Amino acid sequence: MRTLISVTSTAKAPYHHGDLRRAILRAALDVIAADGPSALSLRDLARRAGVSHAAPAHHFKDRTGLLTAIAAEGFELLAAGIREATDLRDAGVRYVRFAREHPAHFQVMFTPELLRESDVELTTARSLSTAALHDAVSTPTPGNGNTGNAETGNGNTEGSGTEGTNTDADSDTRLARATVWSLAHGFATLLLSDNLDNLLDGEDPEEVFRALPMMLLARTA
Amino acid sequence: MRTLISVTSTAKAPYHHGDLRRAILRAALDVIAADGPSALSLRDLARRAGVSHAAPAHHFKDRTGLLTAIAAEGFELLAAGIREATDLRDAGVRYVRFAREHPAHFQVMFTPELLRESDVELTTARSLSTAALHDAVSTPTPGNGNTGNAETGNGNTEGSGTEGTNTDADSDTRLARATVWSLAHGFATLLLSDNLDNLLDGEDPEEVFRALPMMLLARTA
DNA sequence: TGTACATCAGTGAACGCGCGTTCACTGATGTAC
DNA sequence: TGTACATCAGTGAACGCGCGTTCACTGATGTAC
Repeated sequence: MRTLISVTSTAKAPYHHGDLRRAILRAALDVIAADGPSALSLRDLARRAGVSHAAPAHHFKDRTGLLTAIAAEGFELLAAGIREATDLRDAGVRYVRFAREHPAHFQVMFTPELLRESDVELTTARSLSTAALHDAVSTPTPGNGNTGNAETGNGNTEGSGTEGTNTDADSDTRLARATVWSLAHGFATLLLSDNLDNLLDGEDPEEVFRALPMMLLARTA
Repeated sequence: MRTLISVTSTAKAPYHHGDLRRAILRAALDVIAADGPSALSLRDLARRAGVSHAAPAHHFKDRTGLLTAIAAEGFELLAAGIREATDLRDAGVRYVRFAREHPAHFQVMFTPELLRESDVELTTARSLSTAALHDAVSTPTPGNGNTGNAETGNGNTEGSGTEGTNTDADSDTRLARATVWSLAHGFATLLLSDNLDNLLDGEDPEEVFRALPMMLLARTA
């Protein structure tokens, strides 16, 4: 609980910012959304937050640390979104929605060379997303006689060192996952880079995505 | 016809490089494929080509010029690949193949903030690709009673200033285009960023892509 | 209620670096006659 | 076959810039007693 009452009449900036970490993150997201991650510099962010240039390093060790934090946050947001999906198609819709609402996060999340892959927060957040996609694939599609092979609750099967023969994920399930992920990811990426403008013709992207022939997915029982 | 015979026994570098433009391009593609476009610097490329640091500017005005040239070359290669497709699914396969064979091109082509969008070579090459995709969608799928609404030979309909009501591209065709493009683009992107490793399970990516349930596309008559 | 002290957040000067860009230049090549 | 000249390709020195990182520091806050 900080009091924000300034003592002097000329409202001088207080020594402590109050919420510098979030302010820097916000500024970073602005910059990235506008000009891409390569336009990002810690000094610039410090300037935008009205703070000395060395301050950001206090919260995020370095540039890579900042970008890694953004990616981790992004995967958490994405996982939360997918978790709320009612079925696989809806998961795709939410994937696209996430990309539109958090374009900077989205961009950073899938640009590995910007990230500290060893970061624990990043890897756990990412496997959260992976698990959410897993579960979405296993969720029965309404109006479709899907039995659903419930592998829920076993979120982190992938990436573990156990040499995998993939006994728990048969070919169909893998194909379904790859299909919906590719479709949603491609749509989102092309959308953000303005490449779908001509195909959308002014319509709501989310609606168009929903209309993409995804009925084939019901096929993957 | 340059003679490459060096006069002295110590093979000293000739004053003229011979094919500096291509040497720089090649070096640039190496760097981008390894560390992304943000790792690119003209001085570094000059070093790699064994040439003074100011030489690259002679061939590509500046960094943006170089990246724009790469993107343009990429769109030409992509268009050529898609042109050879036998049907729509094959167009998708070739799209993915292109991304695998030319990862650096692919990456640069779809990162607008790196490019000089006003560049004529870029825009014409891009519309070449767009036209190729157009035609692929219109091509009848073998074993499918598709009549095909031949709009071939009219490559550059999109992007022209005429306010479009899209009379020549009905809803189904647009959806088909968006679907195959999104699917191929997403698959390629995720593939290049190593995100499909767990789903591929060592299989040939192109074969897996071919196996993705694309039969729905036959639906778009 | 007051004092002492530890901890935290932000400062500002300094460093060294690699970069893009400019510019007058020079070496090499090709062409006209 | 030879000469003159234009053009092209690459050089190397110089410039100014913004960056990341380090470091001793100081202002503010919170806690123990």
